[in-house]
Amino acid sequence: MTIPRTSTREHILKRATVLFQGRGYNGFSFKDISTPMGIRNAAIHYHFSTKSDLCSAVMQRYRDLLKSETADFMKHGGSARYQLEAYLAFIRHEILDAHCMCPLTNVAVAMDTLPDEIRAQAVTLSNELLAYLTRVMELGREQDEFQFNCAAEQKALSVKATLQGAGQLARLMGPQVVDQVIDQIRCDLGL
Amino acid sequence: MTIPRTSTREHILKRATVLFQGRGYNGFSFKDISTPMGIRNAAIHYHFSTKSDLCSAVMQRYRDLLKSETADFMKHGGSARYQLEAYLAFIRHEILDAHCMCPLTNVAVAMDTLPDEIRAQAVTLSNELLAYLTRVMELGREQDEFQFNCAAEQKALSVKATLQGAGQLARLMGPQVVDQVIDQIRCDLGL
DNA sequence: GTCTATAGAGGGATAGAC
DNA sequence: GTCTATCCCTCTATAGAC
Repeated sequence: MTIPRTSTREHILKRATVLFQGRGYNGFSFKDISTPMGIRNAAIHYHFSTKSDLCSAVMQRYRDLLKSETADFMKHGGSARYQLEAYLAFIRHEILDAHCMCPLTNVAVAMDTLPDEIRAQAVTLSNELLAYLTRVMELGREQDEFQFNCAAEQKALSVKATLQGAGQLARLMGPQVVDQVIDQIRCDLGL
Repeated sequence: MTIPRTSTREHILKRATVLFQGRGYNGFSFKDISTPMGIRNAAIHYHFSTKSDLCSAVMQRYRDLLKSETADFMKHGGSARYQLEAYLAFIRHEILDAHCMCPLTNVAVAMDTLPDEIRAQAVTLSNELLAYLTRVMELGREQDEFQFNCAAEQKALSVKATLQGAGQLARLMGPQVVDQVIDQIRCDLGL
């Protein structure tokens, strides 16, 4: 009946994820994690020595999640349309159900106030994200599923930027924003 | 030889604008304003009773700026293309020269941690911004300058979201992102 | 592995002198 | 209109008991 000792660590990480992606690095404190969990701040420091360490682990976790999700997407036949829709569904879920922003948003906003470690994670994540979307765009054009007349990198960048913005505007203008923006992305790809 | 007494207030407001739009509400303190100005925190409190008041004034200022800028844009002949380009140039300048985000980004990210006053200003600003862009899109379609087959509101929303995202990705991936994304916006309007 | 206790810094805000 | 001085709070982080 013993609870596995990774449980607390995982629980901390999950709450930190929601808080970091929901409010940004400077928008939450250890208390926001410890109090709801019924533990003390010192317990968090046992698992993660600093706030920077904790948030770095959150970023790493997001990168791992993205890696496994996109690998999953690619298993399903290789249709670019499928891979695009799967990614859009992932983002849509993050915004509407988890009320989370993409971590890139939170890092970019507070860039100048953050530890180097966090910034480095964000740069790596942005490269990984863009590399994935660029491949999807290339594939979509090769397969004549998507229509656009510019570099695939540029189209991928534009799609990612649009989704980042959707997460923000949804908080201010309401959840319907997300589906409208996603619909427009499809539209601009000739879908 | 007396310096007008609005000078300090204006100076505070200008620095607060850069800090708020550059780091977010939770990413700067009164010290970041007072120390470079060579004054004390108490002097700031004389002009703005709380941090919420100060940032609310920053939002109001941005709304006023936007109002006068867009009114200016409309004086120049009424071409939708001109009005779009003028707005894009304004945003481009904010991101690349002033290193500032649109205040909507900063509010959206820390939404749950902000005073009601700031949130209300952000909602109003988002409505004003979208109303302007929607008018430009409608005009552009009427004049056969822009091509898109969805509601003008949706296209405006998508353009705004894309620009919000561009500001973030530029910080992580470099300034060239802004021009690539802006180019893609034109492209997706058939320009 | 979690606790209590506390250090030590920094935050916003106020009172009262000048 | 700006200052000094101070209050009170919150924050991250550490030491040492259990």
